Amino acid sequence: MMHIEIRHLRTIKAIHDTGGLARAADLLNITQSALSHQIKGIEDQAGVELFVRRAKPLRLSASGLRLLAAAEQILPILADLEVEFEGLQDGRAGRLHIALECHACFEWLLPVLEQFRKVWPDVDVDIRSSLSFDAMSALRREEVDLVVSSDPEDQSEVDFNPLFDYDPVFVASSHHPLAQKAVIEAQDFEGQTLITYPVDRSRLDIFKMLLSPARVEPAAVRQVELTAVILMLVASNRGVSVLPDWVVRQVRQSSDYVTRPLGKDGQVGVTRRMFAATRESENTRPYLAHFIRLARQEAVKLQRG
Amino acid sequence: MMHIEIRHLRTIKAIHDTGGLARAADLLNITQSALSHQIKGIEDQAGVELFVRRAKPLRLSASGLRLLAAAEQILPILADLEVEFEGLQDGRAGRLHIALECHACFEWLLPVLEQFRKVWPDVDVDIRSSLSFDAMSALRREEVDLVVSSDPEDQSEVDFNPLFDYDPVFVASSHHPLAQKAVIEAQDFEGQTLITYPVDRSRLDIFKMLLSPARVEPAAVRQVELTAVILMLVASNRGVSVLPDWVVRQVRQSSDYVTRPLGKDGQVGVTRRMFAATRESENTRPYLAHFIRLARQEAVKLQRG
DNA sequence: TGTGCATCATGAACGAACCTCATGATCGTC
DNA sequence: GACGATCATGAGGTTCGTTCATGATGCACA
Repeated sequence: MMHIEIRHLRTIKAIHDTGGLARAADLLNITQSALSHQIKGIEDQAGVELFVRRAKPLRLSASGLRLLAAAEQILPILADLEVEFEGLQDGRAGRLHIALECHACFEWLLPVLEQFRKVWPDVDVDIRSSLSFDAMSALRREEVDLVVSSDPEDQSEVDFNPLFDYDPVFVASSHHPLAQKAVIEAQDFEGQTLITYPVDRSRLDIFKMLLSPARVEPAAVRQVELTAVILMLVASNRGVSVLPDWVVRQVRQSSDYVTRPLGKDGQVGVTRRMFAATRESENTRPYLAHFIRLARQEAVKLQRG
Repeated sequence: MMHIEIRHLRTIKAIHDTGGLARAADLLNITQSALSHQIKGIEDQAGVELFVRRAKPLRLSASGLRLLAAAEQILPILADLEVEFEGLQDGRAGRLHIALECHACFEWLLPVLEQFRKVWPDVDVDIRSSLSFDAMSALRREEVDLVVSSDPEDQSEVDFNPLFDYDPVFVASSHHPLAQKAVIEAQDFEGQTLITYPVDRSRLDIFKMLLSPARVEPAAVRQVELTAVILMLVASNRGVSVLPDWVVRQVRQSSDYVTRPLGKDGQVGVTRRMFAATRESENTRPYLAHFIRLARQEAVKLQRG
């Protein structure tokens, strides 16, 4: 088993490039003696003569040239790696894998990422909808780097950066009886078919804020992935839904459905706040801060419709 | 400047493969402690977190995976190199660069090499005609590995392995006056146009054996590269030549030219011996011995015509 | 053909780097 | 919440690489 090291590859290359031991030693900032010992060491390890010692400006033998070829393959790989790691060190590069607890957030996230990747080309971006895994613990395990969520859990090691406020609003066909009401409350959902995203009830605003506290159970709950499909079903009066206001605002011009504020305990409106959760240890990363800034800007646009 | 070493690459790969520090340590035959120190060292060097320490079966971080990718590129290169060097060690592989001092030797060398490369596929074969360089010193400088020559120089560090004997023979057009003589001697060349290979006189049999000792100078010396062209010129009576017997024997059936033995000091025939010169230090290499054996066999066929 | 210069080799000694041992800290799990 | 498994830490010893000083060997040029 031979024991070639990077140092040896650099040595081979240096000797070949400079055409001499002394000059190579100078290039590598070690003594000529060190190199002489070193190449003897390699030859012992490899069991092969790498140099032609007969001729005085030390020359590579056939085997030496073969080793040089390997060096010319390997050294650039390491050089590239070094450049990449430098990028990571100074915060120019990194990973931004996002988990969405908020299913509707695709709507505003994609334009944000589109802007983001222009400014941070060296950051590896990805989005995962956290339908099937626990986003917050994935964040702590460093499986993802940012979680979009409206449930700050007050965990150590995790920062919750507020992004924007929003109101979940009731959506129904304009022909639906509840369209007559100015404010929708928990009891109104009794007997209704509720259309939701396919996530656990504990992560749905409507259940968390209204139905569960009031112990109201809709007649049926139908789970649908895509926002566009939910709105389509609502418009054709196959059920009612509750969506973040900004989602509905984008398509409100349609007269097929109406939106109504939710009400609770005599109050009108159920304001929620969206957060970007990140690891405390990484809150200095410039691209994370920039992402959050971009997200807030995009949210402002959304609020305007 | 970071200081990654092969050892680190193996470590990264082992940790990833085994999925744990202790198991990796076992694989690499070092202690778990050593690995722990080592990975901390790499991280310091690279200035990058390579592992997720939060989760207990130690996992690679994004940067760690990047480093792993480099390792997966580099380690196979070294493994291949190792295999090749093993081949060199046990004599299965090597280099056989041949220098020809004997210009006509292409004729029998090519079939020899054709046989040779089937048996020794891992030996790198090349031929150089030594028109423009000193083959023997190239041999000593390890620029070539075998010299075909008929001038044993009794040098230390060089072995001269006899291949076969041959007679330089006189060749002339059948219409040439000298075709009438049974034996050709030095004086017969006076007034003739002599056609030779384009090498120095000191390496031409005819000058070395006959003309120079007898201080005879032909009327003209014309240098021609290709044996076929020499024979063509001789056949059309543009000059005479002296070639090894085997060269002429292959095409002797033509009646356009005749061959005559050379004579000197009353003796008929000027026998010469062809050698394969190799470095003494390499005379144990099996493929060299085999090459010489093949060359002798081929020579026997040539003598038979 | 010898002399001088350039180049490489060698051996001892110092120093840094690495590994091991023993033990402590932390995580995941039952 | 306790236990087992996994990783971290610190001190100490060994190995390995480098330097320094000097010797050997080509190569060029006269």
